[in-house]
Amino acid sequence: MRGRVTGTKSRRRGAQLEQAILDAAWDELREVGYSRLTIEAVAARAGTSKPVIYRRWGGRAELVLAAWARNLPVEPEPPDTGTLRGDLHTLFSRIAHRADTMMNEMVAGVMGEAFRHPEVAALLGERLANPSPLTDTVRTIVDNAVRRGELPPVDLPPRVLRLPLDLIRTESMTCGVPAVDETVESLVNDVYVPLLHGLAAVGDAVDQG
Amino acid sequence: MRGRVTGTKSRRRGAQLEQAILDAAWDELREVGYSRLTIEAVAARAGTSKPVIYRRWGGRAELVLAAWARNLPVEPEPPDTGTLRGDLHTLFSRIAHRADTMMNEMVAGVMGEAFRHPEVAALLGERLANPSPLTDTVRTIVDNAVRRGELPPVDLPPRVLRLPLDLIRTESMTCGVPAVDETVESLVNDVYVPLLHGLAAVGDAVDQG
DNA sequence: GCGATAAGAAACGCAAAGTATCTAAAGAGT
DNA sequence: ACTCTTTAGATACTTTGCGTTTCTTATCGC
Repeated sequence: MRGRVTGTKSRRRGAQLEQAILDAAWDELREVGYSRLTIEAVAARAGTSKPVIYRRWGGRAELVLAAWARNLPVEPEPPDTGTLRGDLHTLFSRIAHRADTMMNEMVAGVMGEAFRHPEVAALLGERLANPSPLTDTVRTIVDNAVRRGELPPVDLPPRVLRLPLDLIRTESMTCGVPAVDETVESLVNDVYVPLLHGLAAVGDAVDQG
Repeated sequence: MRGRVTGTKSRRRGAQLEQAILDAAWDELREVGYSRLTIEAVAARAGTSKPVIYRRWGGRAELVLAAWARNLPVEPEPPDTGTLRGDLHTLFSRIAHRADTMMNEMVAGVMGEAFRHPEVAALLGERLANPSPLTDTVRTIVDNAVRRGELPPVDLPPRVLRLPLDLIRTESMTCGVPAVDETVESLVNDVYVPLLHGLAAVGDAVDQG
């Protein structure tokens, strides 16, 4: 309970109010999605009013990015199935599950606004491109495979570390539905595993040359 | 000249009118981008009125997809630089050049609407996922590399054929700017070439096993 | 308790969506 | 050439949401 007593008008301020608004935005996002999310609805849901929101954020995109930042998923332990393929399958499935419809609609929507608002583009790029717990997981999975001897030692460029998320996002954004298991299978077998072997082979050649 | 005499009210119909509207939509798209494109502006630009547009298309996304379909770029001859890397670099640069800001903003915008309108999702998926002149070019480049002995014979899954476009689009949509040469370099060297070698190696193993 | 700050309510002007109504022009059929 | 059907184009309307302004008053720091 945040309010005091029914009938009493209590007024939240500062961090408490901000959190209430971001919670409301996040709930709204989950319920109606980005494209139907309105500032007015968020304000109503948070029990506040539009100016309060506009005093803090520049618009929908920034508000949603802020709400997203407070609701980042907790990265689970890296999978350890005993095979590279198995670990990657688990990883890709996790990403696909996490990057569900709402998430992708949000990313698409924010992207759309990012083209007109450089500051939004900056925030979004930061969120998507930076090293994250996810890229650490990718690294761990590959390291484990190397340790087991499934792969030669291989150096992973940042872009390759980001690729799992990018691949899943692309799939699910162009299809409009979360990636199905068959898709995950294909991304692992047709793209990511061959890529890792290819990178390892190149590393080999350099080592030997 | 489409009109008759100045002052005379001529009325276009059918295909002629439709083309005028799609041209107007395309011009508008290039000038103000997807997010600022309004049906009213397109109608005004085409010298017609909103109801005429709504009679034909369901909304912005569908109108824009139709305009896009009439303005598909002509796929140039596959590059032939003599090396796989060179050809891929040329190809990726071409894609990056073509997939400029306007194009990506459009894709992002249409994607955003696709989540709510299944028919838009279908049209968009069709446009992005189908075999295209571009995938033919990828195949040709790889075939040439195989013929030169740069690569073992390799079978390319559809997803791999689409990957160049997906990679460029991802880059330029998350950064909000067209991919720079350095990015192209990295996509070719860090991702696509290793992937091709990895796929070829797998094919080898299967052939030999 | 006093004054500064900022929350919340209400209303505004604006833009654009999408719809409805009406007219008259184009084209088809006789 | 005349009629009839279709539909382009004009206009205006309702709705929705944006982003802003104004005003009151609750809350906090002192």
